[in-house]
Amino acid sequence: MTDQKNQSIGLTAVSSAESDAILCKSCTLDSLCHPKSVQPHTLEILDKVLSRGVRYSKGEYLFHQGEPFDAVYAVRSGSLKTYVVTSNGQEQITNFYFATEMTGLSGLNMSIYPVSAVAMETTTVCKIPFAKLEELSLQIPELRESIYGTIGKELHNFEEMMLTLSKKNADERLATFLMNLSCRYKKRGYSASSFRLTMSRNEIGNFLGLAVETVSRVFSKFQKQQFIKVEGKEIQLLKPDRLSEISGNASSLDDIKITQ
Amino acid sequence: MTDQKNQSIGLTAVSSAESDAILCKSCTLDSLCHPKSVQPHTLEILDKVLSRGVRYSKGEYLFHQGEPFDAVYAVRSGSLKTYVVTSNGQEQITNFYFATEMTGLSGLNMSIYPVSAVAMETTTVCKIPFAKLEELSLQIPELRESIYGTIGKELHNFEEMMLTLSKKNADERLATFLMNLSCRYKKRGYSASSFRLTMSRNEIGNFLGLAVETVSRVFSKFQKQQFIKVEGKEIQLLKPDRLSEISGNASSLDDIKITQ
DNA sequence: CGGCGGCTTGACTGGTATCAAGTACCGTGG
DNA sequence: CCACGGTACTTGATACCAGTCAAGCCGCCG
Repeated sequence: MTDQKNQSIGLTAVSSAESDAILCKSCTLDSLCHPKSVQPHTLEILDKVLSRGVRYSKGEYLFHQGEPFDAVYAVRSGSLKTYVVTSNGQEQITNFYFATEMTGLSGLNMSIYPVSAVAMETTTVCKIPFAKLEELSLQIPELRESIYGTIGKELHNFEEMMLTLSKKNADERLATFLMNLSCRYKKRGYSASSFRLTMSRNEIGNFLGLAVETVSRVFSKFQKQQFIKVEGKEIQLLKPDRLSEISGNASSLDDIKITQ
Repeated sequence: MTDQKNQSIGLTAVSSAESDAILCKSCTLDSLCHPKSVQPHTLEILDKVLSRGVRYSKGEYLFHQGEPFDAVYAVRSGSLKTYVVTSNGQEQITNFYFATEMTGLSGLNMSIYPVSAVAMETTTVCKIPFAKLEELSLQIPELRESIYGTIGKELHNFEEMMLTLSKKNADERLATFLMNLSCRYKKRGYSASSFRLTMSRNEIGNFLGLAVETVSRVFSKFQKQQFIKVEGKEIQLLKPDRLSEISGNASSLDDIKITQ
């Protein structure tokens, strides 16, 4: 593991390194910059308003629940999680975010962020002041569309998540989770069948509404069944079709249409 | 209270009847028309693009999952639910919507609606073609803000829902649900402590990830404990503070700040 | 090398689903 | 108007999945 791999997860494709000097021109954050719709000059404009390549170490916060909302964040490399806390101190991870994904949206036009966002590893992001984004969107309609697209996806993602939490058993939840990660990695040019989990078993359990022990048990079971190969945080999907079946999820096929 | 606002909110106040001839001028769908920010002429403009007072009977669909996305809907009276369906036919209700609330947003800039929306009783809505909304938003910045606010609320709502489904037991879920309804009714000028459920026990269970029988049992238990009074679909909250405690939810207090 | 946190595995428990039966309610048709 | 049938709801008995508790292992870092 020359482990640069996980630099991988970052924008290998975007640039070989994590140089903070990258311009948006060379960045493929798909949520902001659909290749098909964005003109070169758009990117130049973006370059002027973004704080590019802001770096967070593992455990550092992009923002805390309750802080005033002022910006959304596009992940360039690394990964982060968002979570809500209840009055009695319970935490619920609401999502994980990887390179090219955007977070902070649920603060939209609310005075505060309703969640906290924290880096799960060394992570670089573009901080996008919302006011600026609004300004820019007036000049660049594609930017607006792109934002709406991101919002739509996020809303739908949450809806699917409700289904997972409400209706699926432990096996199905884990299968859904793995297939979801697989899709997201594939989309950004990494292997769909072999990747490294950036989150702990504890975090997976928290996210999926399961105890750590259950996550561990299901991983072991899937391995015994030869559906996956687990080595610590390294995961290989040996029978993605089988997992997809188990997940009972149409949505993991949304982009890929493996079956039917 | 003489201000348009509150009477506003419920559409009861908007007009005594459900006349389809109501103009937006007289409607204060708070998601579209924040009293503070919307100018009279805004409403006149809105009047021109909306299909006002479209009527659906119980069981009729506003849109089906998979249909092309073209509009969002603001509820004027009645109520509806949205739900997703999995490949294996399981359904998950993702939300209920009442007067003044907006639905259809998760189709935003996706080619299709990822959910279905169906009326739970006789319901009237304003259909707002999304393209028109975009056009208008260019002229009326407050309209845009209003939409963003609605989106932010919806995202946050889903995040809270994930917490509920993932971390709370049956009692806590039902308490959360009741307090949530209470808040929403109160906000639009109805009693916070006495209301009529427009959905069946089955739908409540589906939404909360519980079996019908469990919903029924918890209602009975709460009644025995004198927290609520249940008579079919009529609900009275006898000890809302107690329910709020049980719900363990800070968010139900977001707007109200009962405690602390 | 030692300690600590993350992970795994086993035994037991408990909350909720499931199955089953009975009751209340509502719309329909006679 | 009432009889009827079906659906929604309630309540009880039982089963099972996943949580909890407990112990041990692994791997990492100082």
